[in-house]
Amino acid sequence: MTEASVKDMPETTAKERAKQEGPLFKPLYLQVRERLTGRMIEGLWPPGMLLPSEQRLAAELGVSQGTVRKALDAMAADHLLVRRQGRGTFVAEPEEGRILFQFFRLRPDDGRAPFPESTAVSLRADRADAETAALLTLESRARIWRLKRLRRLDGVPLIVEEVVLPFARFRHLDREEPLPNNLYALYAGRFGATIARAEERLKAVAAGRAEATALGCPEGAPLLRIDRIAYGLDDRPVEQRVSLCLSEQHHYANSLR
Amino acid sequence: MTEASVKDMPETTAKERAKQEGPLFKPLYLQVRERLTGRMIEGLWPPGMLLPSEQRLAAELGVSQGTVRKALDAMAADHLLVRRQGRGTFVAEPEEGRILFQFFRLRPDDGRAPFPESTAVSLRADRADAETAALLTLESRARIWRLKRLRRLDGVPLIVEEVVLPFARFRHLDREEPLPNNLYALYAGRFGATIARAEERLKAVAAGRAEATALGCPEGAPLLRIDRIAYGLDDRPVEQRVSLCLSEQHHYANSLR
DNA sequence: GAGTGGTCTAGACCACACA
DNA sequence: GTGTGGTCTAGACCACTCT
Repeated sequence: MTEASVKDMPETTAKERAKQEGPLFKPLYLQVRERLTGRMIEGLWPPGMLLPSEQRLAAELGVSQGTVRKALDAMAADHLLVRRQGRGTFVAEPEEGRILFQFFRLRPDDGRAPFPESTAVSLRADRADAETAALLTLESRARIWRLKRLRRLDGVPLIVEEVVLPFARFRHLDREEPLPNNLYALYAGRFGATIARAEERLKAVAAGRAEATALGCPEGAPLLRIDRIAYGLDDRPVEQRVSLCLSEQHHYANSLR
Repeated sequence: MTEASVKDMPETTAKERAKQEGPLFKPLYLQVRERLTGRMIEGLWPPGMLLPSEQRLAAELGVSQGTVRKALDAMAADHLLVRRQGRGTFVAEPEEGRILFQFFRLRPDDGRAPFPESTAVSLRADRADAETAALLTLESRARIWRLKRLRRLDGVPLIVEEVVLPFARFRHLDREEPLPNNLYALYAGRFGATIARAEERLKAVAAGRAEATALGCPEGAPLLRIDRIAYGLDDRPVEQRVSLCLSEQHHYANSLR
């Protein structure tokens, strides 16, 4: 390094810059994380893409490799990235096996994890009632899609579910028929809407006539009801769904840590 | 450092020692984690204790502060430790609020998180049947405790549950009556058995006569059934329990990441 | 002021994948 | 062999807590 370049060096360190951002201190590695997440949201880094190496990112962003590493590790822990020693860091893909493990918790009691097959029953445009609008943070009476599906495990009908999506973000959803098994792959691949996390509420309810018919169980039989809100990379709600599941020979698996 | 001391320095670095442990390479920070966890298991570091500082631990264990930090951070992420800037690192306590958030997922639909009050219905010694023995990795016909409880939320009976514990590890459990609300605090404080994690299976079932009576619901009403196995610091099963929950105005909350 | 964990940096070497 | 992420080290300064 020449003397001239030393003279020209910025007088602020990365750390100082972090502080200068304002009275609300935010660690550099979180700022890095937000910038990287932003590229994914903008679609510059689509699922499956190989990221630049840690060294390159560090040089590009003007921070040390260790800081980039901390941001990447955190994103990998949240399943937004996949790191592979010797190969590189990739944007996570909504691959069937992973999505299944992450977002589909219904298992046969024997412990296997078979892939569910889904059949779309109906897809229609509608308007959000007050409750749905609140759950998806839409305006009341906003346009939505309502998708009804029947899902089978090992060929046996086990789940009836209704999926609600904001029309604005999934404008030409009806052109995608037949809808694939893995909706989250569709959201990410065709609509740029990656699902990052979800919140679920579980209840036990009695089967109504429609569910009983679809699932081949007696009316009044106990069903597991799962209400889900799924959130995007920007942490805003993307999808709302209600699933009614037969749980006679199946269960919802959960780990508490 | 003098020349003499340089001469006397061990010729192996911490990294090399990690490798020498055998053909199965295990990162140093995981070895550190295991040693620290071991102290908790042995009871040398009981819940609430202040750990030595990172610098002291690093010196004591012969590794760098960064390696100790990585082990401590991982243990804090698993809720085994609590780190407080400016104060130190503490062994996590089975404090009511935390345990509730971590292991008790039933909430009123309005979103509050009231403390459950529990009433012991019966506690008796028994012998494990084949299934229970398998779940708790005990020998068949091993001695066990069976504890039945009724749990209320906001004063309303909501859960009937049966807790099964190995007799060997909880020998004088009957001397602890009346049993406290927070069983996991009892396990940790009186029996040196800290619960580190749990696996749950959820189903919807129909209320039998006994449950209907206890919960004040119609026979056949849908109930949420939760089967849980709780594991200790050594990752071996400690407790098995089955909970039957009214979920008319309550739900089981879960986050998927 | 002293001591703690939290953040950031810089650099070394190892394990792994691929050409 | 080259390049990647994974691990380990050493040291600096900051934010926080308590005395």
